[in-house]
Amino acid sequence: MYELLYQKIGEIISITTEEFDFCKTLFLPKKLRKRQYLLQDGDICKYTAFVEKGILRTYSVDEKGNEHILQFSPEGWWLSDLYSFLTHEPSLFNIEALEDCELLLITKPSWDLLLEKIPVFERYFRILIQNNLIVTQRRLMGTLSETAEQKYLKLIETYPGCLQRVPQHMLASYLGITPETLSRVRSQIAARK
Amino acid sequence: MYELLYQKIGEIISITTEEFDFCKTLFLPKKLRKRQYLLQDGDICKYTAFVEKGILRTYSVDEKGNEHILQFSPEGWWLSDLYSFLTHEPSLFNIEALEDCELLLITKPSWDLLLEKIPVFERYFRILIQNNLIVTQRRLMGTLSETAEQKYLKLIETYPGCLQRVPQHMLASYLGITPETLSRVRSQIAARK
DNA sequence: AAATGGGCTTGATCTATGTCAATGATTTTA
DNA sequence: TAAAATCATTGACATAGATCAAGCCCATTT
Repeated sequence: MYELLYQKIGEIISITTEEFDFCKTLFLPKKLRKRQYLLQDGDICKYTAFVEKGILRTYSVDEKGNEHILQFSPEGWWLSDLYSFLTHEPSLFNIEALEDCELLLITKPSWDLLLEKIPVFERYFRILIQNNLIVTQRRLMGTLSETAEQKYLKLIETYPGCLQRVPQHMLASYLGITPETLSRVRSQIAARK
Repeated sequence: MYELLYQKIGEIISITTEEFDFCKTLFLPKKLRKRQYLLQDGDICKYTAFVEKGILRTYSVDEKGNEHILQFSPEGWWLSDLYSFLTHEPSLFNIEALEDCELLLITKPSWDLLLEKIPVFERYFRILIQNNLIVTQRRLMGTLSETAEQKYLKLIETYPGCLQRVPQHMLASYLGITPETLSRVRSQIAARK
């Protein structure tokens, strides 16, 4: 159950098997069925999750009822509403399983304990968050300058895996365009080949 | 010269004066005149900077020649192209002083040394980057769902200080709209009051 | 004081994308 | 297997914001 977690941690830092044994005690395994929520808008994000299996989406809903996807989180990724998790303020996001999922959950107190007992995890999370920031900044700059078609082409280049697992209208709401526009963009690309 | 840095670090972690004395030796003071570049697109970002005085902007230029501003960095903030700094790949960004600035620069080797000698800095930078990620994620979600007017209103609410120091067309390119649109948005808001 | 130039505003268009609506196709549920 | 959702596509039309262009204001330089 913890193999993937162990592997992912080992890609970035070195810890002993004793340390990892302690680490394991801090996590709560959890299964989610497809369409089940890990977090709902208005609730406080009590857990940060490591995805062992499946894929989830984090999204918000605007006043007009449109959904906007912040990220997809397939197996091997960490997942949380960082702001709500850290501050205990109600979250603006929903986190929903797009497939049956297996997660490892950690609460804020356990997370704090982990950082305290095994300080090298400060480094681990610093690097994870750093990488996330770099990707998010790039995406932001892309939304400021690119056309719908450029965004889509960049997406399929960057995350070819997502395309098979995620319905098209969710890709659209990740890109910040409507499903209709995405459909038209795709048919234009196809027509040119 | 190092007062602000000391104060800012102390807001997040505790370090001894000896530790801070060591820390100081790793920084290189640097003054920039208004319009001078700290980093140009295509160069490798050799420094992370702490801003003691002044304000800078980080921006990129797209194929059509339009500028898109990633962030403004006033005094008390850290500043870098994280990706280029970490990987030594050429940067896609320009960093330009918008006023005469006083900076403290640290190279990658010195930064690594700092983290190694005073590991609590892992925590410090983790928290900084974490806060940056939270803000960037919110801004991204905003760009996906908000109108030009909503974005502008949120900006003046969130960063009232920037408005006085930064020319309006740069606020527009931060928001991802044209200067003309921002001008019209402002006149509409004014007309309603 | 004149000249230069950057920055802001305003007007007239243009365009990419959104909105609304209908039609099949495909998957899920009963 | 039928019924019901869900999803992708396509067409007609609407609109927010971009683009192009002109003029004005204010600061800096000559």
